[in-house]
Amino acid sequence: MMTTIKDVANYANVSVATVSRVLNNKGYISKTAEEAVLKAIKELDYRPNSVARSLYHKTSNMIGLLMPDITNPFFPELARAVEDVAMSYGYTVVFCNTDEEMEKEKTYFEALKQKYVDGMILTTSNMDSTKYDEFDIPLVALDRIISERIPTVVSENKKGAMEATQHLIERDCKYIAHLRGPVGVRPADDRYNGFIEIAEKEGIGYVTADTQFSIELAEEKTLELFQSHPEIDGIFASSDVTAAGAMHALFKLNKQVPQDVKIVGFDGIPLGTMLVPSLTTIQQSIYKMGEKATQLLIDQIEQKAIDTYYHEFPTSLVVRHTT
Amino acid sequence: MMTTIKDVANYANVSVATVSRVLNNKGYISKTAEEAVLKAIKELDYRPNSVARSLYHKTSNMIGLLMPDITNPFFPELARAVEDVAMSYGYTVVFCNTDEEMEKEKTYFEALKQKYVDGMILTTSNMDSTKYDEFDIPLVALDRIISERIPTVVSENKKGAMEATQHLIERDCKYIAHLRGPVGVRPADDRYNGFIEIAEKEGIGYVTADTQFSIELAEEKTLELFQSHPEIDGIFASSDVTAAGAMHALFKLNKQVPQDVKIVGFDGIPLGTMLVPSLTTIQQSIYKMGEKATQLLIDQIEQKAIDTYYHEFPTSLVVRHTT
DNA sequence: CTGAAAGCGCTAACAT
DNA sequence: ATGTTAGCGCTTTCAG
Repeated sequence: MMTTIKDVANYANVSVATVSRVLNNKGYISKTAEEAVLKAIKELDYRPNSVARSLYHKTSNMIGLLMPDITNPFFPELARAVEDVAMSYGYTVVFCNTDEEMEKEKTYFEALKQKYVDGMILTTSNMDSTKYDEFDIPLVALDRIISERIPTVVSENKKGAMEATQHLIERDCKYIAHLRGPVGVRPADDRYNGFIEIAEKEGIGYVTADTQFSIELAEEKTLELFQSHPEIDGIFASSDVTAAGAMHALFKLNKQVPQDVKIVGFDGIPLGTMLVPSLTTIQQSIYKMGEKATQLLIDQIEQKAIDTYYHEFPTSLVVRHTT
Repeated sequence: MMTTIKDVANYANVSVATVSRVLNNKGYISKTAEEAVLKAIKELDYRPNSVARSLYHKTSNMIGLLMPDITNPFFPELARAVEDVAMSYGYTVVFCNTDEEMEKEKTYFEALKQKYVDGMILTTSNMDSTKYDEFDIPLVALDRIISERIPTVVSENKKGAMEATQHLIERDCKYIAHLRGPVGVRPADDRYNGFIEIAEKEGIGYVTADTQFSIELAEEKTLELFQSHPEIDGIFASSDVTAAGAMHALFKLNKQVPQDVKIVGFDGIPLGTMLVPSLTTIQQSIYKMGEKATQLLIDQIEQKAIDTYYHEFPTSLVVRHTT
């Protein structure tokens, strides 16, 4: 059976209190007592029960990671980063796919709180933003902006979008389409605004279409776009997956990339390099963002002071073969 | 502060035992008592503390998912399936990337056991297989074969590989290369054996090269292969990612796909459809396998009898544009 | 320096 | 039908 602190105490001929003390390196312990306990622990292959600890401390050494869908290729790298740093601090991560549904989000929130998770990283937010403030538990917003009271880690989305658009114009595009991401999702909105700003400033023609982060929808929308605007010669997609969808549409339409139409994506996921031609994109520091967010969360959990609440990571244009 | 069962009991003027009874629908409760308790629960917005429950029951309603690397595109869909069914049964999943390192695997195993996880799904196994039997906790092997005592869910890897090879031969390939997956990993070995069996039987020329599930390595190995065997006109890759690597190599070598060289992958991940030309592959029922594995795990946890220990899912050849 | 004992929140005998 | 109480395994006063 599982060996408990009591077993160790008996074996070492001390009280459980003493065992607890050596376990946690707290309070005075005589050299001899310590040695006896250490020996007992080893002999019995004892490992403290973390549930019991949790009950007392009201902490669990677990953090929750809420995201829309791990199946979206943007998230695995993020999740990996979170898990890596969590692990390095002795935290364990439970992961939750919300599909952007408020109900699922709520359910998870409750479930995780009951499990005393020490904090959560949110890469999705569909509840009223004030709701989050009510839950008094450390939170970090990642690739989302929820409220000023929640530490936030995002990319320079607007700047990146501006750069992408500029690049298309430099490559001589005269009529650019923007495949916009979900309306209301801040990073997608920022990219949209960046696009509009440059397009207006440079005075070129443009259209936009709403998409989700789905390849099929992107393909469909692109097809539609070309039906109404055959003059399109450049596409700025709100994500690399969307860009892949656009490329499929172009293939169907018998348009050459980059000769007839140039494309820039956004994200910098591995997919981009696998496409042929490989995708020009705005690279985000996905892994680093995940690390930073987790670090911020753990800092909160461990009551360390958080200097800055808002962290923007630079993006960079990676020119490959679609432009 | 958090409201406890005691608060509810006081508020409803009953004992904690009564509250516990209505909570768990166990034992006799009078209609009036029940109503009072229900009302108290609602008024106080009480939610039972699952850590306390865990401590008593030695269960946690959590399951662990050990996998090599969520960043490998084979795993997100699997993880999603696991999470979906876990969630539907009220379980929460903690996920762990082991990078195929035995040390990490051990660390997680210990950590999860201490948290009383109710069971684990293993899509990675690097410890001595007898080790797993020692840990007396429900286990399921997914896309891996560990021991007969552990319920197992895999694809018909050998059969799929045979079909792939046969397809290449039917498409007139005379000299086929197999990019083999990690030696010692059962599904990869099975695919290798399936390939060899058909190649021998049909008496065609072939070579093999060892790869991991990494795109870069696959590209490199393919380059090497063509240096020593320029007559290669067909490639059977052990995974779609590997196939993508091969395609990159071919692009560099100025070989046309499928005219000069035909390629078949294995897995059927979304990547395959995004490639140009899109990838012919052996499709696995990834999501279904994840579902089945989770179902098997939960059955064990809930002490339901498990009929079959070994589950093989059929694969299917999906012919796209690389052959 | 060490031990006894209370308590974290909940469940399940055992009484009543 | 309901309450009392003893744990689950651990931590932390509080005495000594």
